Amino acid sequence: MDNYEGASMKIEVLDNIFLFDKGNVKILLLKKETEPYKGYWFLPRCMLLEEETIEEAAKQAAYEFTGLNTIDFLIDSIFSEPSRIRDERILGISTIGLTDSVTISLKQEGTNYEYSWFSIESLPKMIYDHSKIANKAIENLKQILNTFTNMKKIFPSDFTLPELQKAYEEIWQETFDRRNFRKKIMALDILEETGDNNIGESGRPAKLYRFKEDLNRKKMF
Amino acid sequence: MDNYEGASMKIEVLDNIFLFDKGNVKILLLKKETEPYKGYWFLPRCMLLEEETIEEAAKQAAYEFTGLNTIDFLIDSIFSEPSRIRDERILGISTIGLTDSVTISLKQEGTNYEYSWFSIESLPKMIYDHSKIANKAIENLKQILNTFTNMKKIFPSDFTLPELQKAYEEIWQETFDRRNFRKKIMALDILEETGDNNIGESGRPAKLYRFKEDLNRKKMF
DNA sequence: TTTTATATGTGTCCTTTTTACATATTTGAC
DNA sequence: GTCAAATATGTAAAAAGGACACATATAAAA
Repeated sequence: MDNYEGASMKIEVLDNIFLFDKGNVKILLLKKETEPYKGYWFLPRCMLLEEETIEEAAKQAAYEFTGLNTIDFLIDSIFSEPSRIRDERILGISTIGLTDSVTISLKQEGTNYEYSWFSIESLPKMIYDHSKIANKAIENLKQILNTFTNMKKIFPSDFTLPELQKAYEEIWQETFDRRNFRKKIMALDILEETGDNNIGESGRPAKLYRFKEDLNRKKMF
Repeated sequence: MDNYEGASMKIEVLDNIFLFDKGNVKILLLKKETEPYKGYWFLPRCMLLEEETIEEAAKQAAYEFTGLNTIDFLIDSIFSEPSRIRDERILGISTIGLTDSVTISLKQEGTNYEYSWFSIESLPKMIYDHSKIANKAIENLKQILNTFTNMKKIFPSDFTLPELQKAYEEIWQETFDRRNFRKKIMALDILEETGDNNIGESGRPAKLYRFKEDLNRKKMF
């Protein structure tokens, strides 16, 4: 029973990398420059190697395509339909990585791939089943970002309450009353003021906040 | 970029099958009769074949070891540490199947494996990383059984409210006030009386309930 | 400089939900 | 018939959530 036989197959790890930028939650996609599917977009991906875990492979895929090696990945879903890639059986394992635009801007060198950030509300045409994979990840974001530990990865520091609210509204697909949203967040005692204000916008400047160190497993909903 | 190379490896699908019996949530385990790990227990498992999905393989594993083919499986977690099985790289994918003792008693024929139901609060010694896998599944049960659609698979019909409450308390690891638990469940309008009572116990007999057909995606918490 | 537009920050009331707790009902055992 | 044990039902206080009015701080326009 120990060396029982079975088929060997390749395993593909796919990255769904999210951040919040200019008022929208966005996902990183790469443009395919060669046939087939030339002009379509795809998720960072790599084949799982003999001596690495899924999480390590996901990080490696991000590094190869973007030069970034600071993102940690969570396993999301498995796509095991034998026909998901034509001709060859490849098991797809999708992962989710959360980051922020400041970290992204610090990176990177020597990657020749053209990538772009797309609002999760309007994805372009994508290769194979990558649309399905990305949409599944977007669907699961709601649960993942319900813990402040994860939300903190997208908002590391210096964010305003209206910004935070906008992210919740986009992912939860509903609107919240400004004043009640503020009251709820504040009652949870998870934020601290940085002392600075958000300058350069019209209207009263918003205070800047960061998440506290110990978020104590608290959840939003 | 399309036929990019990577290692091929075997994929093992492992079943965590749960039911509620005699006041406890239980998991099905099999006894290993040969060396190595003789006397240890293990989860139903099989290798993923070339032309099947994870879900199909999980069902097949359940059938091979218990004769049951009525359980549907959800994918749970992935265990990808290269050293999880000594000597050989085998990716482990764990699944969760929910059933009930009445369905179990109807089954089966011709399976020679010795299996037993263990309370999730006291698991026996298990082979390889099966304890880790089972405990992870138990941890995730909380979220899975938060939807009544899933809870209904464990309680198909003719259960009492105190029984249902006991299951919630065991999985959520907290106690609930009897009267408030009843009030909450009733307010959700998801149960209907079967008309019968639970006879043979001491004290006032409890009414028997079943879940309604349309559970409308409602959740407990 | 004054006014206007715009967006954020604060407070109040009302409704709904959750929590705490008391009492009544139905059975089996003696 | 009485008692023990368990289920069923009710009620009031507290907490959370939702609707809404007003004050404040800035940029841009007059």
